[in-house]
Amino acid sequence: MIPLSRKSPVSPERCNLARAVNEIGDRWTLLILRSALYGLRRFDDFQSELGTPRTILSGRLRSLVETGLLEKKMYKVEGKRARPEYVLTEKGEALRPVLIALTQWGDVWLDSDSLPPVSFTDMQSRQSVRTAFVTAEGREVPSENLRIVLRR
Amino acid sequence: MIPLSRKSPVSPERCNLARAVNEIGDRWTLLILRSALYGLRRFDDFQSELGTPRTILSGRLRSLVETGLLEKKMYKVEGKRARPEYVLTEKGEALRPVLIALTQWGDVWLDSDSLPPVSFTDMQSRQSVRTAFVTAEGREVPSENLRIVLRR
DNA sequence: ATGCATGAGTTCGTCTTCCAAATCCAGCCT
DNA sequence: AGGCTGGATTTGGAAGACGAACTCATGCAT
Repeated sequence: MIPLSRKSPVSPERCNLARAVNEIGDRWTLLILRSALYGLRRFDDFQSELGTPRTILSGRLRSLVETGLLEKKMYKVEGKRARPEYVLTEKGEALRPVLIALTQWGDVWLDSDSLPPVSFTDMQSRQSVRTAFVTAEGREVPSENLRIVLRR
Repeated sequence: MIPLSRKSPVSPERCNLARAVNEIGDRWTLLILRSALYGLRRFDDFQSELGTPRTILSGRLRSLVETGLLEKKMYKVEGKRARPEYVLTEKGEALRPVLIALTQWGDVWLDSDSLPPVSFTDMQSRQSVRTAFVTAEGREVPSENLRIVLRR
C-alpha cells in the first residue's frame, strides 16, 4: 500500500496529469474521443451514438478543435453539400493507448464476469495484447518495480 | 488515418471504456485519484491541494467509496480523535498505469518544451520507462500493428 | 421558381449541478 | 466548561446541462 503523504510531489498546476485532466477529463469529451477513435467524424453520428445534447456536443467539438485534438475539415459526398467533419489529429490519436489501457481496466474491474466485447491483438502474431511499462528498448518492467523520479 | 465509420463497433452501453468513463470520467474524480495515487488520504489534504469545494469533495469521496475505488478506514493519531481516511483499493490502484500513460501523453503534448517534473524508472536498471503494448510474454507490439478484435 | 429533404448547428426556457461561505458536529484538549 | 480541529452538511446564488423547437444553407425533384 502506498505510504501516506500530505501533499503530492508535484502541485496540480505543474502536473501534466492534472493538465491533461483539465483538457479532456470530462464525461462527454471522453465519450466523444472514444467514438472518434472508432472512426466517427460527423456531428449527427456522435449525437445519435452518444445521445449528447446537441448544444453540448457543439461546444465540446469546438473545444476539442481549439485544443488540437480534432481537426475540422470539410467533406463532400456526390450530390450533397459540403459539411464539416471532425477527424483526430496526431495529438488526439496519441490518446489511443491511454484509452485502450482504460478499456482494459474496465474489462477487469467493471465487467469481469463476461468476456470483453472488444480486445486487441498483434496483427502479425495474432497474440492478444495488453498495456505495460517497458524500457526504451522494449523490455517489460513490472509495475511494482516502478520508481517515481522528481526532476530537481 | 482511421477510416470513417458511422457507428462504433461496440455500443456505449456495452463498452467497458464508456462504463469506465461513467465511473471516473469527471474532473474532480480524476484529480482526487491523482492525489490518492501520490499517497494522499485525508479530506483536508485533498481539499487544500486541489481546492475542491468541500461539498463536492465529500460527495466525490462517497461515490469513490461506493464504486470501490477508495476504502474508508479510520485512523487515529495519539491525542486526537479517530478520523476517516480514504485509501486506494486494489481496483483503484489498478488505475495507476492508466494515469501514468495519461501523464506521459501530457508530457509530450501539453508541455513538450520543458522537461516533465516527474518521470518513472525501473528500480533495478534505473532506465526510464514508458507505456506500451506487449504480448502475454512481454514482447512489445508497435501500436500501428494493433488490430481490434470483436467478440462474436 | 417552389417545395421538400438533409445535416449542422443555434435559441430558448427549464432544471440540475456546482460553488463558496457559513454553519454544524463530534471528540479531544487544557 | 470552553476552545480547537478536522470532517461534513446547509444554504442561496451562479453556472452549466438538458430537450425541444427552430434556423440556415444547399441540393434535388417537381
